[in-house]
Amino acid sequence: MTNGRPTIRDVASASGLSINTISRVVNGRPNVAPATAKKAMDAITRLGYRPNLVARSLRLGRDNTLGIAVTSITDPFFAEVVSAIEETARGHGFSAIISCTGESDGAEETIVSGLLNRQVAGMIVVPTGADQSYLARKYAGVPVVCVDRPPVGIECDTVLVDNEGGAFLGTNWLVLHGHRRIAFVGGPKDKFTIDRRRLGYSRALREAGIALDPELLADVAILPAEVSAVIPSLLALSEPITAIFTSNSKASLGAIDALHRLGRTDVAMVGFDDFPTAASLVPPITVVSQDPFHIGREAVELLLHRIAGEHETPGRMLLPTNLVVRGSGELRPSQGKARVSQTSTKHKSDLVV
Amino acid sequence: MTNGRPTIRDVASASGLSINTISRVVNGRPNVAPATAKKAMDAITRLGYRPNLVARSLRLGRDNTLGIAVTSITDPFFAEVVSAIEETARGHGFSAIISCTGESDGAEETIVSGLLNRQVAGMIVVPTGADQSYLARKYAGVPVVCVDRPPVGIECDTVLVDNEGGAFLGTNWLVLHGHRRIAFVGGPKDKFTIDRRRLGYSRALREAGIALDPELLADVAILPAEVSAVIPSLLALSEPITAIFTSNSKASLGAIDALHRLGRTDVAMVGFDDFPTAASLVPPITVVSQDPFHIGREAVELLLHRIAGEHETPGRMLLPTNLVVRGSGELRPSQGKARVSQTSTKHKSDLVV
DNA sequence: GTCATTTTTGGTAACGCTATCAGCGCGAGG
DNA sequence: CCTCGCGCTGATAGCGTTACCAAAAATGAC
Repeated sequence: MTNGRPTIRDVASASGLSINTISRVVNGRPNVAPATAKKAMDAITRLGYRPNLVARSLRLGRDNTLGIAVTSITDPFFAEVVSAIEETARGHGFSAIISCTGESDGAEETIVSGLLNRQVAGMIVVPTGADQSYLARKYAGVPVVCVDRPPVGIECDTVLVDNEGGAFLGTNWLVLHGHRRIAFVGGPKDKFTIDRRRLGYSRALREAGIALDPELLADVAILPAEVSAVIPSLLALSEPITAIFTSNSKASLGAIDALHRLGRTDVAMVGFDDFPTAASLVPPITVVSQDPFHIGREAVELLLHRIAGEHETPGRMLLPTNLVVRGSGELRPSQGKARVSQTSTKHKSDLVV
Repeated sequence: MTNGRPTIRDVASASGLSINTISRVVNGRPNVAPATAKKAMDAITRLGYRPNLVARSLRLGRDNTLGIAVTSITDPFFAEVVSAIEETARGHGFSAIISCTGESDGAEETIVSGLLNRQVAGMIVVPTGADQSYLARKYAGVPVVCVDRPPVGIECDTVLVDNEGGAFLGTNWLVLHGHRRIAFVGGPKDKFTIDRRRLGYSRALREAGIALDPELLADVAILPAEVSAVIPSLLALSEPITAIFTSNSKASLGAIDALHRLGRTDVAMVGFDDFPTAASLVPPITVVSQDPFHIGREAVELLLHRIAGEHETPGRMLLPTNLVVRGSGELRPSQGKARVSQTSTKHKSDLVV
């Protein structure tokens, strides 16, 4: 017995049945006489027996546990994704072991390997390293689903968001409101998603016949504070910006902070990714929102299909984005530093386009 | 072999050594001749052997995994706590299995039991149910540490925040700035922490010689939207409030939203719990901040000590809070609805008291 | 060179569970 | 009456690992 807990053997001798019969009852197998089943159940409840899942996993050679390797659980976006994964997995009788890889290259392989040593049934990975081919090399057979970014060096099911389309949507929204000097702000931290978003931004400008001005691409920053530092110079250009498109929520926070310090409520802004206080800011922030819950759920469904042994060719799922109209994206370009009094306009409930 | 992965036996026969020697090398045990160790290592790397942690757990009767049962990982506070737990645990060679219990009573026991069936070495629990005595009844021997709220019905190490002291600090800060009509806003969702915070609020008023007015206790709300709905009536009292103390971050968001809709930037406010955009709001929000990372780290340290078999009497750890001065808490009471132009004051970096 | 002691190595038995197969009882068909 | 088949139950062999003990080899003291 481990921890003084009763084992299946204890239940067997307590009930006068064999361990085999107990196992059958516990697992709800057929071909057990009702009277026997009752005797077994009685002993089980009397002793408080609970099957040792580790032993079961060893015997079966698989564990109904999913390994989750995510960059950071502190990021509200990933927190939501992980929450959806955990909930969906639990609904299917699976547990989730979660590890955070951070954004640095090195940690990913170590952490994912550690999870695979636990005999997880499958993995959901947010790729951070430059190369995921180690998965195929070392752990062929364990299904993997990638999320948020596509893997490099292997083929596997991948759940992505339509970054390009979302960024187009947001940037185009600013264009439609008369802006022609629109900055693209946000760090290259996560190469893939930011690249796609930059592409959407560029396409929106191109389709509007606006020349791409490299001066307006402020993709140097990682932390909100760094983003903050970039905004003043964009506003001080000879032809200053009148609108900002931020490529992720950290960049949004940085930009908002900078505008706030400068006392500028007249600069239009659309951000990629929603965040909690977006509606309460002055002006309320219009965003392109992803649906992290949806992402997590889809990732688990795909993974469970693989675990069940379905052998389609790996596919990519592209989830749509929504424009959440709140105010900051609908400001018209203004000359000079006129301060728009947004403070007293009651904001209506969010309008989703 | 599981998944076609090599086992310790494969390594043994490949190297011409016994499985026993391989095990010793893998676990870094002494009394292995250098030449033998090298032979073993060679075979290990050549075959890509990695020990099956499930088998190891079964053999050892324990698993270096910690079970984490938390209400919601989406809450930024708990996200930070969980992140700290995971990181600290990993630093000690432990993994974390995370499950979310939600705030409903029923789920906790089911979920915690599920984790304990996995033979976790210990549990970190945010108690949500009315009673945790099932832990002692069914799982004596598995160490448990409670976090954020104390358990009911059992004795175990518990990591709490000084809710009473923090609320006193925040409320007193408002008192010091001349307020006498201070609302206490925030739901009774989490009974324990809110109760303690209400106590701190009451003490601050009492020590200032201000009578407690039940009309100013708006502890009916759970969601930000519900909080929002309460604020207008507090401002419409015959003797209206001039300041708000919010008892958690959800309440803060609700209050901020309400004030924003009303266009009131003259109402002082201090919130319990920090949140990302607090510094960018108008006015920036002064908060009493907890240190969730610290909480998570302490919880793991305590748990690992228990797992290591130290048998002190269970204790309670009370972590301090900080007042983060940003602007909203330093507004003086104003008569009527004068609108204070905070918009253009550059905010200095946060001042922590 | 011999004996006692230490270091190094190997065989085997579990850990708790499930799968496989064999055995038992009982009614039906030859 | 014997046999076959079927429903039910039990004994046993592992899953991959480590702990325990014994055997073998090396070392040291005399």
